[in-house]
Amino acid sequence: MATELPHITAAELRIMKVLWRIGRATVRDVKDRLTAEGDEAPAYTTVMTLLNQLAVKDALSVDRARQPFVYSPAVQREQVLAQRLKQFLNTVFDGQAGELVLRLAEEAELTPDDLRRIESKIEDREREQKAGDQGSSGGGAEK
Amino acid sequence: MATELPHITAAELRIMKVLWRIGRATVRDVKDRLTAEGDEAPAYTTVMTLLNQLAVKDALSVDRARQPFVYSPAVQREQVLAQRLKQFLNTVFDGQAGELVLRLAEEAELTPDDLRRIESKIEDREREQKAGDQGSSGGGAEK
DNA sequence: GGAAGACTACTACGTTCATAGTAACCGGTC
DNA sequence: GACCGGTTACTATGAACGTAGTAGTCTTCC
Repeated sequence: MATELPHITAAELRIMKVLWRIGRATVRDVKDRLTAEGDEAPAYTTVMTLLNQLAVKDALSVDRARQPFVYSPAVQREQVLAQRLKQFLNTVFDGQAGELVLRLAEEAELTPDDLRRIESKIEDREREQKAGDQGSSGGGAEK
Repeated sequence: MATELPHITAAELRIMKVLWRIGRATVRDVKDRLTAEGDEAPAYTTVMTLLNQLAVKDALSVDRARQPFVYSPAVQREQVLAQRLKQFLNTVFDGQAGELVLRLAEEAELTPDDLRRIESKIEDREREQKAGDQGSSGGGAEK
């Protein structure tokens, strides 16, 4: 199913983020949006190059019928972020997700609200798992 | 204090990890360790080049008195990982730590044990914060 | 003291990335 | 129908990276 996500570089990711946010856009749209965000926007032609590269990798699809070409995302934000996260987790934290999160908690990057949501997500997961095991009555806690 | 951590590339990070683990090492030590770990170890000279680059950046210190030079970490693992994490969080998740962790929880990367530790860490933080509001007294965990 | 072997210093090469310029093209306007 | 502004296609450049070879130096052992 997953058609092997293409590798998206840092500069390209910035572009993808805009596209995910606004759905469809021309070169100019993207460029303007980046400029508006202040973050030291790249030149018009650079944006074009990046959009092209992304299209070549099939991360974007292009409607060449409309004159200013219209680009739109062909890969899901969720997937790309998940892939990125997994890779980061492995290369930097050797797959130790616990350590990563612990560090976030320490650095106070997590708001109490985040925590609450995480807890409930975890509970969901535990419940699901139990449901999956099901039939278990005797209370043996299997790991 | 923080002497502006140097930028450490992916290949360099692999080397740093070995150094953090075994403390002090010669080129050969590092090379052998990488080979032992199976992970497609780089050539001896490549390891040397990387160690040198790291030394130049002051990420490692070198004892040139001993003949096979002895390298040892000059930056702390904690700091480097924290920096990496922060950067990743900002570039990929726009600083939304909550979203990142939620995704980890979903992907089942977090063990129940991790969760327990995280929860307790969070409680610690809340307690500290409360204590900080008023006259802090006893158990301040200073870093 | 000379040869063998380990070690270091210097240099190199192919790739990927980020950034951008130039030239050619197309569709509307006078 | 020729021009103009915006648009696209193609090409280029320079930096960073990963990888490694070669030459030269230092140790050590006979």
